[in-house]
Amino acid sequence: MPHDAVHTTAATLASSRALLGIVARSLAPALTEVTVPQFRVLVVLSQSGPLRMGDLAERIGIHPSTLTRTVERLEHGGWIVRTPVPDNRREVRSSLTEAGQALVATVTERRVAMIAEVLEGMTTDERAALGTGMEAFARAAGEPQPQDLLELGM
Amino acid sequence: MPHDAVHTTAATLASSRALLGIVARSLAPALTEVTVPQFRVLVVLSQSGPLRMGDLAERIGIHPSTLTRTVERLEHGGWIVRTPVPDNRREVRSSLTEAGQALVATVTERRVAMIAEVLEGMTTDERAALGTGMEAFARAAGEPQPQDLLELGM
DNA sequence: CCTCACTGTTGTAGCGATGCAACTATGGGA
DNA sequence: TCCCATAGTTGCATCGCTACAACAGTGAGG
Repeated sequence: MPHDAVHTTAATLASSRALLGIVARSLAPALTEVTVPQFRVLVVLSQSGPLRMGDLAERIGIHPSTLTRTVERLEHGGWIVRTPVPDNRREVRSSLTEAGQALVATVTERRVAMIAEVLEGMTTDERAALGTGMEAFARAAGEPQPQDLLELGM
Repeated sequence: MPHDAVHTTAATLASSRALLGIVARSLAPALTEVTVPQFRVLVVLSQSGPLRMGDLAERIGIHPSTLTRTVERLEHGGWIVRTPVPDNRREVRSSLTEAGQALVATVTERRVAMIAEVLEGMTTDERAALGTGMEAFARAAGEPQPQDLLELGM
């Protein structure tokens, strides 16, 4: 391992804790409304748009029967609607209500605001360095597998 | 908000997803052994050392009776031991077994290794920039409140 | 010594997540 | 038309987390 990497690894580990704190705090208000697995469903739908029950279950990696119950609760809470698919009376499509979209959106917005606030506590030079470094890091790390994030309910 | 901050915020948001992926993947193997709330107990004990049941429950923010059951499961799994406190036959002290310490340690080690691996995919200049930026970010963000991280089981 | 506060556990209850098996309804192909 | 695969739901069972109430044992002060 290159010499400078040791130092950077330590700094990154420390920052990862800070970022986790931000993620957690941005998520917390939503978790008074829905559970983590439920929020996971909302996130998937917000990324992919309306999905058939089977596809949604597969995407999340849970049993279809489990999804049925979870979607039931989300629908009852007004976060999701299930609509029959035209031309196929077997399939059912789940999609976010406005409330569901808003719930996911507020979490992201809150997260962006929190990050921006931290950046304001840094100097211009530090921000520039972080921008360069973060960009490279995101590129080198690649997008996380959706399956990975399920552990954390993202 | 300063102009450069907009760009940096976006890069940070992207990196936060990547870091979350790393956190999740480093955690995943441990989650085949214990649940998230159980792992949370192990982490707290690894940070603070042995604790009385009441203090542990308070630190985590759960009801003492809930903690009793959770610790029961952890003890049954060999991750924790409960020992009576000398000079006070009411109190009970929970502490990690070697297996418990190892479980927490491997998660951290795996996380460090994953970060180091990503850094290897970056240039020396990028690493230097990230090191500077991450250090400043961690400082500006401060340590997350333990309560915040509970949401994610950290 | 006696009462009272403290410590932890146990009894009880509810909720959500999860999966398997069985079922209903539907669609497609022979 | 008839059979079979597909889509989703429902019945059933289990597990873990959670809290509240009640309890037993213990420590401390009057």
